[in-house]
Amino acid sequence: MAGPAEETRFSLQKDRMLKAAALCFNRKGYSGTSLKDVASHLGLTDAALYYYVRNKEELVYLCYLRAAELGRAALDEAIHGGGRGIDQVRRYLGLHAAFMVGDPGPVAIMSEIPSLKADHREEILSLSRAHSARFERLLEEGIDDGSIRPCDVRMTGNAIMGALNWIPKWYHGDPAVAEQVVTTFPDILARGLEP
Amino acid sequence: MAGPAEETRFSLQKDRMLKAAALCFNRKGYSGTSLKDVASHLGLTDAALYYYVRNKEELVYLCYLRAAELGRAALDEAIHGGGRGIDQVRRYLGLHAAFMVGDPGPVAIMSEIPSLKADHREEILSLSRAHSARFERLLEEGIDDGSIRPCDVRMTGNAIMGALNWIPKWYHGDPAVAEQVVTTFPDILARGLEP
DNA sequence: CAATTATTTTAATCGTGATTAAAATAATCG
DNA sequence: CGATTATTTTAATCACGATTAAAATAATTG
Repeated sequence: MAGPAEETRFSLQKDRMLKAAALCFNRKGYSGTSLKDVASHLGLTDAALYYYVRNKEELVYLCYLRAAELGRAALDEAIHGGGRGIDQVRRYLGLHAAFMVGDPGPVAIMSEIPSLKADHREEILSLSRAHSARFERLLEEGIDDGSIRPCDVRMTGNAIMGALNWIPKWYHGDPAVAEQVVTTFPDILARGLEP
Repeated sequence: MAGPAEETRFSLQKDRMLKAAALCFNRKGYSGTSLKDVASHLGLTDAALYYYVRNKEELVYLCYLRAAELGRAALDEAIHGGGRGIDQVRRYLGLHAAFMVGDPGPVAIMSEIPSLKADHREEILSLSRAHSARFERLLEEGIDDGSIRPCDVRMTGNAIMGALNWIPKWYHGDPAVAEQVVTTFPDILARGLEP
């Protein structure tokens, strides 16, 4: 689900490009990274990127789409596993933390929403809101089944998402640290939820 | 401690300028905001900013300095209040959350570290590391005095700082929400620390 | 008020980076 | 191999934003 749809050379290159772009955007922000930056990660020239993408804005847009897709998949999988609310939350936290430090690369670019075109921005914001809402619903389920202490689910969700989204700011690729993140984060974030 | 050193007209204007800049940087990132953006918040022309600051880089640098100062002051005050480790942590969380949504404006600009000049970058990173270290030490004190469950203080600190630093991404000035943040965040973040 | 200082604007310059079109190279297919 | 398609580069263009210097305006001080 995280990879390209078909294994054509084109889609593989485009996928590499998105990873490189996400990496750069995370490091220097949207306007801070030039297309030359991204291209040099691939051993290409800046103009070559236009073969894969209409313009720079589309590049961020696709990065966001990829991030949203990964987040959704993590939540899907966590929910699919069943169990009490708290169990599903824990599973989700582990999966989300895993892809933040994992192979797909640092995919969750730091909020560059204002850089998006109006329609793309609406789409991404809508996906983001939907994701938050699903997560909050999970918290509510946990509250209902008694596995989670009653709380302000909106604020709790904001706090947890913040902790996850901030990871790219201090994680710089050390695999030992990646391991640490995946093993400790779910517990650090979920323990406060229990009754 | 958060305001200008002297109440001269110059320093007051400069202070307004830093708030406006922090606001813009939070919204659109360093390279995404033009000096014209910042200036228009003050009813000025872009060139006027150069009367207060050497260049754009110095503007971010000062924003970071201000953020570091506020963070340090919050930690100072929290520690000064005494009590068990967990009590000091809770107090700090409240103070930090308060200035993130409070009068000083959204001061903690989102990591634009790479935009800084080498020497400024080193200084800010050093301040940031020192702050994290002090917070981790607080956690350790709590572990020692039994008020905090033993945990990976590095990862726990990262998670908590992430939740706090992410606030400007979803908080947009609604005073009711500000109230909510200040009252709920300390508990949301601290509850998971207790034994 | 006159003189001096503080602040802001106007009007350049200057480089950078996105974008495009045309040309060159690589890959594939008969 | 020759032809066609896919990919990348080279070489422009073009706008925008940082920066500066000189001129204008506002504030203050004697």
